[in-house]
Formats: sequence, structure tokens, C-alpha cells
Amino acid sequence: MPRNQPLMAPAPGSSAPAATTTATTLAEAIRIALAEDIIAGRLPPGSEIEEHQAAERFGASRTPVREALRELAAAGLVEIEPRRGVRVARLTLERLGEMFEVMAETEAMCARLATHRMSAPERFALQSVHERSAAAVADGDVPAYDALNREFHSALYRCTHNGFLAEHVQALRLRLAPFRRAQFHHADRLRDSFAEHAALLRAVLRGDGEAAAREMRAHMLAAGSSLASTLRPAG
Amino acid sequence: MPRNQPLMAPAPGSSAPAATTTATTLAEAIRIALAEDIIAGRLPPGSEIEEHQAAERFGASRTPVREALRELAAAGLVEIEPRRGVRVARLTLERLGEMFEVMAETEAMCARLATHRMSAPERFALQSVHERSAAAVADGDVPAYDALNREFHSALYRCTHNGFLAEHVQALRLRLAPFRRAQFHHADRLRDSFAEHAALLRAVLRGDGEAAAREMRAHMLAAGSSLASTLRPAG
DNA sequence: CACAGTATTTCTGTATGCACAATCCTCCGA
DNA sequence: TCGGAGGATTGTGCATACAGAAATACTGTG
Repeated sequence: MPRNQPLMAPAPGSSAPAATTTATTLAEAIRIALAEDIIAGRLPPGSEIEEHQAAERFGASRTPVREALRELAAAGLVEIEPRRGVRVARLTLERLGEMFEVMAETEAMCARLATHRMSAPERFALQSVHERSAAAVADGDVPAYDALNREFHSALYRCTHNGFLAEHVQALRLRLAPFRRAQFHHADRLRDSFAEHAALLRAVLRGDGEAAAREMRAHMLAAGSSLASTLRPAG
Repeated sequence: MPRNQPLMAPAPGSSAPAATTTATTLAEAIRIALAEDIIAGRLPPGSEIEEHQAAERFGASRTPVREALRELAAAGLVEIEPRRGVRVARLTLERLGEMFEVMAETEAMCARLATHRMSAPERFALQSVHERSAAAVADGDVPAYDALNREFHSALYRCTHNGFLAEHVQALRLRLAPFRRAQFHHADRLRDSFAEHAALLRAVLRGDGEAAAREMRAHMLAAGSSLASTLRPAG
């Protein structure tokens, strides 16, 4: 099935044999590398990307770099002004809020659908992820919790049994990633996030889709406002 | 504000001074032209697009054609298999169903948010669009109803007062467009669609967001299943 | 010293050329 | 007749070259 390739490598901290995981084409490799740079904050929002310089960095010509940049633009990670140049997407606070709302509503949708459709093994797996994240909270291990948080949400996406939806919301998440890096700076947020997951999980396990949606929406909005409070005016 | 350019020209049947509306760049013009061809069905799902031949058709070189194709791929209108070629996206029935579900849920989200946020003038405008579409139904004027249907939904998007959401759902709509061309073939579907809009509008006007969401979901699913019944196995 | 106008530089947009991968075709052998 | 090896062909991926727009530096004038 010649589906659309994902914008990034399978998982940012995956267990796969490091690099050369997927790179059928130079342009694709460059796209992945640039996306990682943007998401990791090495290319902060607003910074300019010059084609020639990027090409040099990757030991390639401008052609594949241009292709990579076009695709990143389509995904919303960079902005292209014709004949002016490319820069990493920089959002107004208003637009960031709008994106968070869409994210929250879409995740809520996932939670509701997943509640009604997930299988018993899936239920068990979700619970397991949540339990493992408890340890990370106890240790204050931010990177570990961050990874488990992603896994928790991804598991929920899969439980919708709607592959397109899963890809769709994952793309949204990717697009917001550059602005969520400070997500768990405060230990408070870590604990709150875990508690919200717990409430969500309870709703899911008792089969109350609407409640699950509400919990998820609240969870995402809490994350959003926590983020907003740590953000300087124009990220 | 250097936001992301839309994938297509403003409106397929707009009143703007025809061509040369927007075309800062050759690649962009080609992208728009190809998108229109795909959506209008002149390039049906599954058909191959050969770079050289497309370039010749537009009197350009392969370079801008390639860029256009990458962007179309990112939007999901075409599929690129590295070193194999490009073809207009062809969906399995399963995936089409998944996309319709996401579309339905997202439109429902829009309806709910719009209900709670729209202003009095917006309410009036939405009603006006609906009333105009009544005439199209009475005349059995399919193209007119099609246009008004789009306008009805677009108006609702705007009423969410969430610009990102509006763009987001519009992109979804665009992506499904190649598979919705047979939408109002049956006069029955025309009348049903109008009736569903009426029910939706009633819910919106009495401020019942949840009901509006339900009506919208039902409306979209009805459209989807009507479409499925007129579709050969692998569109 | 400020500023308008011009020259220069820089970088994007497009064209062209080359190399290699994928496919197709031919032809030979079982 | 069928299957497969090997070469020809087609078309993509990438590099390079060139033209023109935008940004910058420069110069002369008020």
C-alpha cells in the first residue's frame, strides 16, 4: 500500500537501530532531520533557514533541501514567503490558542471513539502504560514521563480503530510540538497530568465515552494553559 | 502575516476575475491547476502523473512540477512512491470510511462550537444561505445547491471563530473532494440534505450545541453512506 | 547628518543535464 | 509453453547553471 509517508521518523526516541532507519531518498532524510531540529528546538520558531547553507550542512545540493522545505511547509512546521525565504513557523498567541483548542477537541474525539471501540487487550495495555508512568512521576523523571505520556495518547489513538484519525491527530501533535517543549517543567504539572490521565482512564474503563471526552478536553486545556503561563509573548 | 498559503485558489467557482488571481510562483500555479484537475475528476484517482509530461503541458520544466507534486502529496491528494512515480490518491473503501468519520466528527465539532459562539449577524447570514438553497432544491438545480451547500458549511466553520479550525476542516474537505463528486446525483439526496440542514439550523438557532453536533454528524454520515452506495469498489 | 537613488550582492525560482533505479523487452534454455 | 537472465528504455532523484527579485551597501545631494 503506497500510503503517505509520515513526516518524521517513526519515534523520536525509538529503539530502532539508530539512523538509516528510513531514508529511501535524500530529500526525505533532510526532511526528517530538519523536522527533528525544529521539534527539538535547535531551530527555534522564527529562525531563518537558508537553502544553500542547509544544503551544505547535509552535503547535498539545494534541490532536495527545497523539496524537504516544501513538505515541512505543507505540514505547518515552516513558513515560506515566495522569493523571501523560509523560516520556522512562528505563531501568534491567538493562533496557538486556536491550535490547542482543535487539538483538545480532536483528542477528546479520540477518547470518546476509543472508549466505545477498544478491545480488552487494548484496555489492559493502556492501563499498563498508565501504571508505568506512575513510577516516572514518583521519580520526577521528566523525560520518562514525557515518553510515557506520548505513548498513552498514541495508544488511545490506535484504540479508535481509525487509522486515518490516528495519523491525523498525530500530525496535529507534531505541528504543535515545537511549542510544547516546556511542557513538564514544573513538577506540579507532572503530577496534575498524571491525575488527569487517571481520571480519563477511569472514564474509559467504565465505558463512559462522553466523560472520557470531557476528561481529555480538560486534560489538554490544562496542558495548554500551563504552557501559556510559561511562554513569552510570541514563541 | 506570512501564513501558509491555501492549497487551492480561493474558491472553485468564485466571482474573482478568473485566472491570474493568485500566482506568485510557477510552482504554485501548477499546484493549483493540478489540484483543480484532481478535484474536478479530470485526473481520476489512480491515474499516474508523469513529471515530464506535466511539465510539457504547463510549458515549464520538471522542477516546479516536482515541487507542486510534493505539496499535493503532503495534502494527501496524490501519492508518491519513491523512484516509482506519482499517482492521484486512490483510497481503499475502508480508508474512505475512516476519512468520512473524521470529517463527520470534525464538522460536528464545528457545529457545536459555532452554536455557542456565533454572533447575531452570523446567525442571520447562515439562515439566509439556507433559505437560498431552498430555491435550488425546488428547481433541482444541482450545481447551485452544491455551491450553497459548500457556503453553508463554510459559514459554519467561520462561526467557530477559530481560524485554524476553519482552515483545518477545509483542508479535510479538499482532501475528500475527489471522492465526493457524485454527491447529489439523486434528487432524493438533494432533498434529504436540505432537510438535514434545516434540522441542524434549528438546533443552532435554539442554541443547543450538542444537538447541532448530533445533527451535523448524522448529516455527514448520511452523505457518506449515500456516496458509498453509488461508488464502485475502489474509487 | 538624513535621505533618495543607484549599484552590488545575495538568495530564490527555474531550467537543464547526468546517473541510477525500476520496468520492459528480448532471447535463450528447460 | 514457461521461466529467467540480460540488456535497452523510461523516468525519477540529484546536481549544477542561470536569471531575476529582494535585500544590502554605497554614493551623492539636500
